[in-house]
Amino acid sequence: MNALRKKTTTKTVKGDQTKALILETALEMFRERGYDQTTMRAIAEKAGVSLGNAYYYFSSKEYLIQAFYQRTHEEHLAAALPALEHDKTLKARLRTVMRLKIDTLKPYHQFAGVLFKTAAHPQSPLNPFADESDPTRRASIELFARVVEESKARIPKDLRAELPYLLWVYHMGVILFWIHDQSPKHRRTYRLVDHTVDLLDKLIHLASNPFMRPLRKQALRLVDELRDAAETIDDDPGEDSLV
Amino acid sequence: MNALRKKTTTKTVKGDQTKALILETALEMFRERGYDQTTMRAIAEKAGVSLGNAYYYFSSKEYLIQAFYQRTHEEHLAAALPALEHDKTLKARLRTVMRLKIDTLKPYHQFAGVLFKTAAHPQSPLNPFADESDPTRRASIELFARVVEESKARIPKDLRAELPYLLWVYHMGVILFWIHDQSPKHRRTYRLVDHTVDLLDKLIHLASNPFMRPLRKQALRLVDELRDAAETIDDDPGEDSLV
DNA sequence: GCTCATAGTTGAACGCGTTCAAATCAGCGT
DNA sequence: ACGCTGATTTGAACGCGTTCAACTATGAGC
Repeated sequence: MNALRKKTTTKTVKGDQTKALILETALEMFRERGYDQTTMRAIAEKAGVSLGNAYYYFSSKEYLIQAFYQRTHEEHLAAALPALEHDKTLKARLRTVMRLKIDTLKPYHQFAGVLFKTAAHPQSPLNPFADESDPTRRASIELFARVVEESKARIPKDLRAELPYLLWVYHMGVILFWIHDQSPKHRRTYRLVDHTVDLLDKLIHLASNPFMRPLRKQALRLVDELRDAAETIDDDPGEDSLV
Repeated sequence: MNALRKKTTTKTVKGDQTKALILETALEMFRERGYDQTTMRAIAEKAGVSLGNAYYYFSSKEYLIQAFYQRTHEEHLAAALPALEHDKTLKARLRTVMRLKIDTLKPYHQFAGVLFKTAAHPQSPLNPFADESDPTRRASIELFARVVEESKARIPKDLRAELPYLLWVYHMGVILFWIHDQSPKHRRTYRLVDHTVDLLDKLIHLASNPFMRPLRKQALRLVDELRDAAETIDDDPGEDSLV
């Protein structure tokens, strides 16, 4: 164990240390001043490296956001998994996961405003809707799969299969709301979560009704189409990459 | 009439001409090269004015986007109003309006990618979700009110009242899809419109069923809450305006 | 210890959006 | 004509994200 520790703390290739240092510095400054107010020069200076060096590890300022995605997802996961042990109904599980997500993001509220600016940009490599293969996104959807899987609700297979993805999209929507939410302690967002989870739970049950089968099928076909179209995006040489 | 014309064409304060000239030049270049590839310097040069002068009329590059919104909305309206004369069902009316919207935007497909980057940014003055008072947005929702009003469908009052707004949000979603759509002639988007309009029509009828009243009420309350929250945004001194 | 490829690091330079103090212009009262 | 006021126009300058050619450190093979 001692040997192992030595290996990971001191022997880490120098670059990894520098990269981590830059990332920590950046996230700290993002938390304190927000994204736009934090310049690459300031990050480099505070981290004690040159400007060019920062770009050696993060090929653009946006890539620091990607690291942020990763980081917060890990924290969220670590908080959500144990908490889910107690909850058995779909509704309770979803509510727990959503509330914990907001908890996780809290320190970055000021910074988060910029997330959707870049995330919504079709040609951004960070657009989480575009790149199905993005590991952080996969992991995030995976968590919602757990929310669904281990609940006892009777949900038809077709819907059950799409539900993790749909809940992930829903969760992106909630984050969008939270970004705008200026109410004290983000109470408004927590209330929104409660209400929407309640509504979603009802809708899922409604959609699970055999009577609804045709409409459900039609809606799911549409969802498929949308996902499919999103896939195609990275083939497109967008305006940014035209050069 | 001659006197009037003289007044509007020649006597127009010089500034208005310059402003229009800059806007035309900008839109032309956006169409041809896209937004990012079009620099303010290039616009100014092509329009034969100085860089500073361009900023005198459009206080940032983003404000040129606002002008774009306005312009295309007017074109859309001019195309939609006559077309709606023929359609009487909600479904047909909605389909017509949506297809014409895509038609209108077509020349700007390459440029449009940037719309959602800026539009989705909470602190952007152009965020169409944030500013309920934005005249272009009001006008746009107004058009959907016409789509609903003159259709004969039996829709409960509560839903009917929210429907124009809801359809406007839907229409924003379709545009988002279209931005990503690289299929030839945007067939995919037109297909999406057909499918979603079909589905929406069914959903509206389902939601109009007396049996659905409680769920519908709950959903509409939620929509209200969302709109309300969006309103609050401009009070927030966002990170961009901190300075 | 030496060599050399590779990883890491530097700082100057570029292009862009934006700002601003100063110059110019236009119309109006005298 | 003349000066004055406000609208219009200019171009230089700033700060930022990004690029890049050149420099240095590292460590594996000899």
